[in-house]
Amino acid sequence: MAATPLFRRIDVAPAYQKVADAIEREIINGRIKPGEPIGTEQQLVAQFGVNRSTVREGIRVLEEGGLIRRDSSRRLQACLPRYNKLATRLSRALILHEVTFRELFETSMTLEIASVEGAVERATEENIAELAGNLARSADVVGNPADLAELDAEFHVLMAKASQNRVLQLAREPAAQLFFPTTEMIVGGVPEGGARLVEAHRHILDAIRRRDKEAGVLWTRRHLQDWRRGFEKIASLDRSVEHTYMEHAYAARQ
Amino acid sequence: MAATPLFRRIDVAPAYQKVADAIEREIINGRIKPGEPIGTEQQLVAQFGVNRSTVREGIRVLEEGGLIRRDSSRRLQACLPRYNKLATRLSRALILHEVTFRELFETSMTLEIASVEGAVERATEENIAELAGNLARSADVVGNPADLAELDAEFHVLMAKASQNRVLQLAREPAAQLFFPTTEMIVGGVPEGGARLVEAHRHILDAIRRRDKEAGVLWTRRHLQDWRRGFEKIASLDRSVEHTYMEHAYAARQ
DNA sequence: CTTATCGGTTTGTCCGACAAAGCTAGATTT
DNA sequence: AAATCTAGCTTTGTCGGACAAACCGATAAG
Repeated sequence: MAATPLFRRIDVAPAYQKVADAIEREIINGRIKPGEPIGTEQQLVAQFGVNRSTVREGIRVLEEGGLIRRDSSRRLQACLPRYNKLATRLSRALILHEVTFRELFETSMTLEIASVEGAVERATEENIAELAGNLARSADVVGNPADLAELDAEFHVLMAKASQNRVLQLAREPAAQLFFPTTEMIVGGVPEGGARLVEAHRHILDAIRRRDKEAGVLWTRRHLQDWRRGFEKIASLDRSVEHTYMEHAYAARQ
Repeated sequence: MAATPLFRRIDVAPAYQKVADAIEREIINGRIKPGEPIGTEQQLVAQFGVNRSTVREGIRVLEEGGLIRRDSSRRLQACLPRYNKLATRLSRALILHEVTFRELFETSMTLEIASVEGAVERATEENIAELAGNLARSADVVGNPADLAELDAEFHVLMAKASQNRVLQLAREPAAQLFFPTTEMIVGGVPEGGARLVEAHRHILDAIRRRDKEAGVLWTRRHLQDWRRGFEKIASLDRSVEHTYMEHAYAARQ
């Protein structure tokens, strides 16, 4: 151990970072509530006593972090970070780490089962109505892989929502964003794939309605295993989530 | 449905965003690999034909997103986004959404069990050695809540690592960052709390060694339920993860 | 009451500048 | 000759000022 230092460590964080931190603190500890304005750049310049360029760099940091956004008129305001935006970043991180579909599948299995269990326990009438609406639309486009894949992703989001557990909603999102874009290829590649998917959704919703946890888990498991079988016809589970898949997810998102 | 539009939607993204997107694309699709230099600000100014202020705003966006960082000499280089940094953002999002400890607990239970199952199946000798090292250190500080809490968090990170599933590692991180800071208060507030914690870790590690999934799950469940009982002595599970807890997590991180 | 117009703000971008810190390579010392 | 020092060049962080375009609010015109 070294001797007790005479001086405290000097803070050498660049000014733009300090600006970002200062604003962030006010939002995190609730002094600025979501929706409230932060002030104009000019005001921030005056308050912090730094140049506008510096303020703007700080603002970019917070904007990217999802803590502030610009409303219709581009004025700054605090906001609730949206899961989706952050989850997108995480998904990209997963891509760069070259995770495999096996990892993705295993984790999604865990999270979707937790999701359906929560939904069976706590889904409200409104949740069930949303799921039913999704199911009806799915039945209409059973022959169209692209539309069906989109509705499938939505079905699982709604299921997570029905679980009333926001932490779970958040935790499943990054994996889901990588997982579900492949649904289109799989449904398109397997005859009867679309019908099986809708059938599974129907049973899951039915289980949620009847508060039958066992059935919900069973059909969710079958549903995901269908995905897996379909996927293995196209590629190896141990292949990394390639950039090609990412581009697919990308195109769908924009 | 509207008629087919005559014109494509005109692109109005600000220049700094385009700069960020352009660099991001190069990294995501692998043309720039992690560790490779991006170039100096001056070079980017020349390549994109925009002002340096604009380039710098774009850089801040990417930096915050974790796609690029500055090395020792502050030169820009691509990098693998760190889970931790992104997870921190997500944790903050959870705070702002005022999630409850019940949600946190339920999801953590799911993820930690998945984690131990993976570890039992696939832990390497090295993983086990790391866990054993952690356990030994924990036994030494069993009377010190702060140190023990930190080692507990590490134990669970190592367990997730031992599962060899990076998606799972990532998915559990945001919840864990909110969950484990409370360990200190709980261990400190419950007599024998520290001993029970180390005991549970010992059994979990033992189960991983023996590849005994049932025992691993059992002890993980007990371990978390201990946390829950301890927590309920201090506060209600249905209370939101208050800013006070966040500040706690914050202080520990910095 | 709706529409058009006109300043005043605010943002996005640009230009130029400078101190501090890092790097490079030639000069100096041992 | 090898190690060290030094001076100069580069790069980053910050600053000040500037301007066009978009936006807001209010007033004037139909």
